[in-house]
Amino acid sequence: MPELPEVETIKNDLLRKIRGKKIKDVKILDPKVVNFKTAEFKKNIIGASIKDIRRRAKLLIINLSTGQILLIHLKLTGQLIYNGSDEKYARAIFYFANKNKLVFKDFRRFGYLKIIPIKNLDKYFEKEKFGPEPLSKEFNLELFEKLLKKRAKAKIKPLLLDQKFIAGIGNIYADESLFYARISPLRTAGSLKKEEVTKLYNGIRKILKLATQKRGSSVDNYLDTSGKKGNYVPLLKVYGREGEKCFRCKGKVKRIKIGGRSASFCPVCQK
DNA sequence: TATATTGTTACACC
DNA sequence: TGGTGTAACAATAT
Repeated sequence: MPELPEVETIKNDLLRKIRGKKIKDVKILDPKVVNFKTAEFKKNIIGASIKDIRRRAKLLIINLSTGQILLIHLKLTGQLIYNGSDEKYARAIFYFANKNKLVFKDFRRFGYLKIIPIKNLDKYFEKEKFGPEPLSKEFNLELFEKLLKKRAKAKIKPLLLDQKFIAGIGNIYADESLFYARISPLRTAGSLKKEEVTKLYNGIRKILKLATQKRGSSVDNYLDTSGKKGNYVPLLKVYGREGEKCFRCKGKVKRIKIGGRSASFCPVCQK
């Protein structure tokens, strides 16, 4: 599933591949994924060129030359594949010059393409209330400590998944960050000692950076815009390793449910 | 057919 | 009231 490192990788690839390109045509294969009626969506986007692409949380923000914004959320199983095949699970296809195309595939159909006027973008983010970007300068240790204090009673694992707390972390990197810091996912935010907070902070940043460098984790069906898998999976320490040996101690990786979500961790070295 | 998957949200509770 | 936790929802494969 695409989290910060995966969406960041896609954003960087798309910048190289489609920035400056003009959208010649759009095919909507599944009307559910767009926020307008098909004809209106097409009218809004055909002829526009791609001015810029950014990421906020797990959201792709594409500036169009028309002064509109195309927001893309891949949710669990969305893919954006440049010159990909348009067979299975293709939901929308953008056509550029020279027969190049960008195929939006989504096996589970939770992802979306949304066009909004640029003037509504601030309003949109106000509503989302995303927390800080974990790799930004703004997100320093002091801020992390302050935020944890504010949510002292919340369990640390669901808190890391909360996009209003920190933006961009999902199940994979939440589990991996907690393993790095040797903190049990069941702990409350307020129970963390100062040195644990520091370790968790460092873990989050280190892991997200490295995972981005490795072009993400293809644990589910994640693929980059070339249809290639990410390279972080061999570096995963707990996620997807239920029943296997902990790399750090002789414990066994366990998977439990916290707040309806699965959490993988080593009960021996994560306290 | 029941179940598992996760991000998001609606809602109940204290 | 607001923070917290739980359940429901989206769609699909197994």
